[in-house]
Amino acid sequence: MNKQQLSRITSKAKDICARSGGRLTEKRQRVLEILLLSETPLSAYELTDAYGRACAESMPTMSVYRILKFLEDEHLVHKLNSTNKYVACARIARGHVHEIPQFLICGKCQSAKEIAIPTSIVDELGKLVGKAGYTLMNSQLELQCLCDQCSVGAS
Amino acid sequence: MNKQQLSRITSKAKDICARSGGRLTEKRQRVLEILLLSETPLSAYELTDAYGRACAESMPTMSVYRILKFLEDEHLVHKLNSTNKYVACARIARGHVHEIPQFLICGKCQSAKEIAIPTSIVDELGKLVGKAGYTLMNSQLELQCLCDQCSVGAS
DNA sequence: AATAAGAATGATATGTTGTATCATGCGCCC
DNA sequence: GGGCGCATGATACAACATATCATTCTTATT
Repeated sequence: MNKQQLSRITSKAKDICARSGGRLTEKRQRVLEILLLSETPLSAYELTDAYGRACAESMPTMSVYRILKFLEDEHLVHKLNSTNKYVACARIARGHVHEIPQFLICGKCQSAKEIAIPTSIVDELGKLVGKAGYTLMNSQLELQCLCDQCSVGAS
Repeated sequence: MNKQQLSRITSKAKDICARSGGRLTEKRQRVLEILLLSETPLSAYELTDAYGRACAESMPTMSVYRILKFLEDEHLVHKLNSTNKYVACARIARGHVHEIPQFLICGKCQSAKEIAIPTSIVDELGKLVGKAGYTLMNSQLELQCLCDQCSVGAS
């Protein structure tokens, strides 16, 4: 991601926050930027470290959690439950229609890709769930995968 | 679950362990039984408490974790990553062909149901994942749902 | 500009989940 | 019954997360 893309996204993020009455402060923006630039999802503590390195001035972990919560509430960041790590939303710049995000997580390099799952599959899942006596709510799927690069490397 | 069902399952569990060279000791069996009898998934610490209550003698949490690991390795117990809780495998008594388990988790009463997902859906998911440049590995899905009882109650 | 209200952040403590490591107990086999 | 190996206990600590009160920064109003 280059600088121009980054500033386009953060500017969009500011709009999104403003629309809901929130403010994308400098610290919040920095946290978001670190996630946007990271190759892999980061834990709250890794983010704390990264913030310290990037900003010369450190931030208490408590604040990182608070900022992550804010960013999650604005749908700018998602949490991966299977790994307790956080990723920037991949759709901030593209209309930011926040459906339930779904993730492919590479078990080797830890990269995570946010994808959309077609309605057809969701519908099928919904039927299946219905037969089992449950009703499907919004489900963030986290699929354990290997990315193509890691597949090649391992061959 | 009545006593007869329970003893049938634990006896099957003993066979499974024996076949892989492990032993279903009394403590391991008790932990498994607590999970089998629980309406909802339990955390390791909840299990520690339940053990203390059920057995009049307490067990260090460390041992609970070790026992859970043993039971997981034997596919007698599954861990729900989205909630950090543990459930007994629903298939111990039925041949115990352990495919990847999939779970429906009720967001209201926390009940969890283990289901099988048809190959067709898994194949579709696999294709989708392939298009995104990833290869689907074994994925335990945990779908956020409402169970029928809770749906009724909420209406 | 002074000030008051509310939002954002800092500091500190603590709760929850999980692992590492060394010591002890217990069963089994020769 | 002595020794080997597995199972368990005890202790410490790491990683993840929340609660709470204090402080600082924004912003609106005068």
